Order: sequence, then C-alpha cells, then structure tokens
Amino acid sequence: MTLEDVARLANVSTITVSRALNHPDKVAKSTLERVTRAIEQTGYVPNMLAGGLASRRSRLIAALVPAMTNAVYAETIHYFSEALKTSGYQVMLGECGYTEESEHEIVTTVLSRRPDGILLTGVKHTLECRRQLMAARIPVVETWDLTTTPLDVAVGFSHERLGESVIDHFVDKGFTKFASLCASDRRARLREAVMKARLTRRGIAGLTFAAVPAPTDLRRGREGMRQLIEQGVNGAIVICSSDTLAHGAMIEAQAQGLSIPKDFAVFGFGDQSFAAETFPALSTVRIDRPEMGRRAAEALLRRIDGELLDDPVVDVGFEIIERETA
Amino acid sequence: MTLEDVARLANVSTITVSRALNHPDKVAKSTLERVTRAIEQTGYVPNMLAGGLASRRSRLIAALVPAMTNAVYAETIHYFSEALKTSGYQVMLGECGYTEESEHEIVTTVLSRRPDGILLTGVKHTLECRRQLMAARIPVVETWDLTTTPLDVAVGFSHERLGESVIDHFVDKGFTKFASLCASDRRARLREAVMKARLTRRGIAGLTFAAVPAPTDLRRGREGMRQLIEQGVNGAIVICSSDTLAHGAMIEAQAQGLSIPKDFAVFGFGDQSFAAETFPALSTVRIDRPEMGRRAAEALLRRIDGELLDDPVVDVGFEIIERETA
DNA sequence: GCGCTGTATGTTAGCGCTAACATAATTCGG
DNA sequence: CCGAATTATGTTAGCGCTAACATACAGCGC
Repeated sequence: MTLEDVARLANVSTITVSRALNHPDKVAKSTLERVTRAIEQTGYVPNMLAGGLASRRSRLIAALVPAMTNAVYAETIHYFSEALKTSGYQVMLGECGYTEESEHEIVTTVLSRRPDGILLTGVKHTLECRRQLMAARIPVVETWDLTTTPLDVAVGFSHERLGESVIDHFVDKGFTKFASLCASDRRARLREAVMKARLTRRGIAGLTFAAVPAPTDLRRGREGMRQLIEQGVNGAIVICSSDTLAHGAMIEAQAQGLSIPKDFAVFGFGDQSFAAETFPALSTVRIDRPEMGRRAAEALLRRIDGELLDDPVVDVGFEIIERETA
Repeated sequence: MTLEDVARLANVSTITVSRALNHPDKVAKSTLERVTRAIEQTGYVPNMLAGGLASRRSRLIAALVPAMTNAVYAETIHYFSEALKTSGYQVMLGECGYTEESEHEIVTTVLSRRPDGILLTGVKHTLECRRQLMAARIPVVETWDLTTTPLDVAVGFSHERLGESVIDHFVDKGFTKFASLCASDRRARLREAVMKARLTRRGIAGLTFAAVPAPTDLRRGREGMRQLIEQGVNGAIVICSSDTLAHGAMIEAQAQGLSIPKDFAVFGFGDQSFAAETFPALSTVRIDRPEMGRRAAEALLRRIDGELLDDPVVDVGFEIIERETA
C-alpha cells in the first residue's frame, strides 16, 4: 500500500494525499474527506523512510542514556518522550553505557538513522564524538549536567553546587562524621570529590569511602554499607550516590540489627518515587526528572525549529528533602 | 556526505562503496582498502533511511512494552537488544501502556518506520491491531505470555500454570490463609483468578484481595498491605503480583511493627535483582528475563530470515524461589 | 587460440515520498 | 465582467541508496 494506491482510489494526485496527511489545512474539505476515506479503506500506513528521505526530516529523535534499566534515566526519557509526542516525533532509545567510548559507538549508529535531534546524558564525550555531532549539524541536548561549553544546549544541574550544598547542610546541622557510598559513575564521582573538598574547607578531617561499580542496585548498597561498617564509622552520615544505594545501605544496617538514623544517618540522591516509602523514609536530594525531561524536549524542539535560544544552558536545580534518615 | 562523495574519492562507482559496506567479501581487497580509507577521510555516515527504502530492509526492530520505567520490561528489552546487536539490528522502544487500545495506536506509528520485526508484550491485542500486523507481513514475537494462537511466534510462560503451581506449593506446605495483592494488569489479574480457582479446588475457602493500580511501586505495595492488614488477615501469606509490591508490603508490615514471616508471609513475582537483597530475603517466582529476551531475539531473527519455526511457541517456564519471607 | 567459468565492477532503474515550481479554479473589488 | 489575488491541485525532479541485470577481465583446460 503506497500513497499512489490511496491517490488512485481518492481520484487525486499523490501530492494531494501527502498534503492531506501533513498539511491538512492546505487541502479543500471535500477532498480531505475523500482522501481520509480512501486511507481508511486501504489501511494505508505511511512510509516514513521514504518521507524522511524526501523531506530530510525523519521525525525521529534519538535519546542516549547509560542504561535503560536505571529507573532514573528511564523516567527522564519517559517524560521527554511524552513531551515530544504531541509534536509528532518518535524517540529512539539507545544505551550508551558508562564510558565515553561506547557512547561514541552508539552515536555513529544512531546518526545513520538521520534523527532530527539527539539527547545525550552527561556533557563529557570523546573529541571524535563531538566532531561527528557537529558535522551532522543536528540539534543536541545534553542532560543531567551543566557546562559552559555545551555542544548545543544543556539541561541539568550543577553537581558541584549540589555537593557543596549537601555538605554545608549537614555540617550546619552539626554532623561531624561523614561517609560516602559512591558508584563508579563519572557524575557521582564528581559530586564525591566536591564533597570531600568542601568538608576540608569546613574544617572536617575525613571522609570514609566505599566504592561500588555502576549500575547501582540494592546489593551494591548492602555491599558498600558492609564496607563502611567494617571501617567502623558508626554514627556517621552515609551519603549515597543514588537512592537505590541508600536503600540498600538501610537494609544492610537493619539486617545487622542497627537502627537508622540512630546508629547511622543515611542520605540518598535523586528522590526516586520509592524514597518517601522506605522505612524510615529516606532523606535525599530531589532532582526534578519530569521537569528535566520536559525542558530538554522543549529546548530541543525549539532548536529543531531553527530557533536560537538566548540561554543554551538550563539549570533545573535540586532540592534537599529532609525525611527521617538524616 | 553521501556514497557518491566516497565513491569519487575512492575512484569507484557508488555501488562498489555500497558493497564494501554491506557485503565486503564481494569486493577485492585492494578496492576495499581504498574505500575504507575514503570513508574515514570523509567521515561518511550511511543514510539508513535511503538504504532501508531501497532494500526494503530497515534493520530496525520495534519493541513495545507497557512502560519502560518498569524494570522488569526494561530488563527484558535490554537483553533482547543485546542479542540483536551483533546482527546489525537496532531496537526502537515504544511504550504501549496497559491497554490494548493504546497498544494499537503505537503499533500504527511504529509500522510507519517499516521495522523488520516487532516485539510485543502480551498476547492480547485489538482485532484491528492484529489485522494491521498481519497486513504488514512482518515477523512478530509476543512475549511474557503464551497462547495457542500466536500472531507469529510467542516466547513466554503460562500464567495459568504459574498460578496453580504457586497455590499448590503453599497449600502443600500447610498454609491455609491466603491474600492477594494484585496490580490492575491483565496478566497479573489472570494469575490471581487462576489462584483463586485453585484454592477452591484445594478446599480452601477464601482469598482476601487488595487491588492497586498499575504500574507498581513501593507506595502501592504499602497501600495494598494496609488494606490487607485492615481486613485482618494476620498470619496469611500475601501473594503479590510483583516483587516491588511485595517489597512495599514488607516495608509496611515492618513500619507497623509486624514481623515477617511471623505475622505475615510474603511472596513476590519476577525475582528481580533486589529480591535476594531485601531483609528478610524475598521468596518469589523467578522469570528468566535474560533468557526470555534472548529467545525472543533468536526467534525473531529466524523469522526475519524467512525460516519457519517448527515450534512457534517457546515456554521459558518459571521457578519458585524459596527465601525467607514465605 | 577458443569457449568456459568465476570474480570484480559498473549501469540502470527504481524504492515511496515531498519540495518547488506550475497550473487551474475560485473569489472579489471596481 | 475584467484582471489580480487567492486558493486548490498537479507535474517534475530528486532525496541516497540498492537489486538486478550487464559487462569486463583473468585464469584455465584443451
């Protein structure tokens, strides 16, 4: 079934059918009706490979996240797709792993589909990857971080400011013993480094570390917490690089008969939906993922429409949420 | 940058470049080298819209799941994509929601990209959707369920047998008080119905219900558990339609000062990675999602290659995992 | 040398659609 | 009722690639 079949049935030329589908306001009402009926009768489904080739608009947007099994990214993309749906774009999801090299690999494959725009996670990419994206001349939105030199636009928050705020918050509250349970993720590591520096600045000597591989899950959280308990940091506040890690840490503490927040305070990152529902409820820092997804979609759409944004860097901020664990 | 640019630089015709990329064994070694160099020099990225149009193979496979934020589906698709990667297919993920109608809508959009195959979740689709898929004449793999009448091939397990096995298992172990914490998901409901029937058959009178909306999260689990506690089913085994619900139920019980499995036994579904890491460790029924993803990929690839499978229905089974909660 | 095979490359004609321009039909002021 | 403006439709060419069919050329036995 092609446009031509529909056109023949409706007794018009193919371009009229094309217009009926893409610019219905440019077709007379009676014609539009005839065409619509013909489309229904034939069960015609447009071929967007052909359409994309001819118009040089694929109506496809690629979104690359480290892992789709990571709820935090899945959610961002969910809201991102949602926001794009009304404008007729489809999202093609890709997993780019936790290294720049694997990201570049995926970018190449994805570019062969000629997306009208790309969403990337993070602002660090290989030089070659940056070059390729520039050469492709398509709008790019980088998310989950900020930079003064975005490829095109960036929508995220400052991990530096976040790390400092968290430390200031807890030092001001009188905490003196700090531990970090951190996954091997570039942005998590950055926050950790900033926190360590800030602690020193605030006159607090040490930060006890527990490192676990990304991606994070309850097991890693329990593992990390075991490490910390062995290091004897009783009474410390355990700052985790994700809510999942924090939840795992809580479970491990409970399993060892420790009480939270009495024996350990625990602090998460992300404010995932489950954070408010753990027992005790997890204190964490909220990242507004729906907002980030939506703002990324909005910025990308405007860039696709050729608009030049007066501020290519959108800071969606963060918010410290005090619940019961810290 | 097009094939022609590369061809000119390598001093060959465009078709030779095309062959160098798609059938390198059909090109002389010296030519292949020249072409490869030219591709590197120009930074050429193939246009798969054009390629797909010309060859009638998009090298795209669509995968539709109810929600990508649901870890269980995200994982299935992750393994599915992984298994397809080596054969040069890209996966286009779509969210089809929890109703047949929204699924049909997405199927139509997705078909316009002319995928070489489609993965669907579940075996229930609107009549119109089935028609459209048949008309498109592309291989389809239905997952997460079985049927005697697959659209094409199905890879999953029997929810009926699962429900019966679970009941038999716990009745045999001496449980007499049963409760169901079930999300409004077609397959979850099916299992629940089967379990209820089986209980009657085994001479056990009642099954106390708590229903929560899909998708499931800790909050729903806590909510449902509150319902059950109010209904006074102390001492019952709470059979949950997902591990997440089960985890939520455990948290609620603990928050109310109840002990698991003493006051309540809890049983999950899925054996997600966190199930072994809750405290106490969650008993559940394992669904081998990596296996399901891989088998789905394998079956679909064989169908794409035109093979006729002698058994179009693949049962990946399930396994009851006894841990500490039941 | 002949025809035969097999390998390496090229030519031609589309895939199904839309941009850009061309033409036809309608409206409308004067 | 004319010509200009406006609206509705059609014609043509081409997007970038590949299938299918040439063609060219080397190697080989006789």
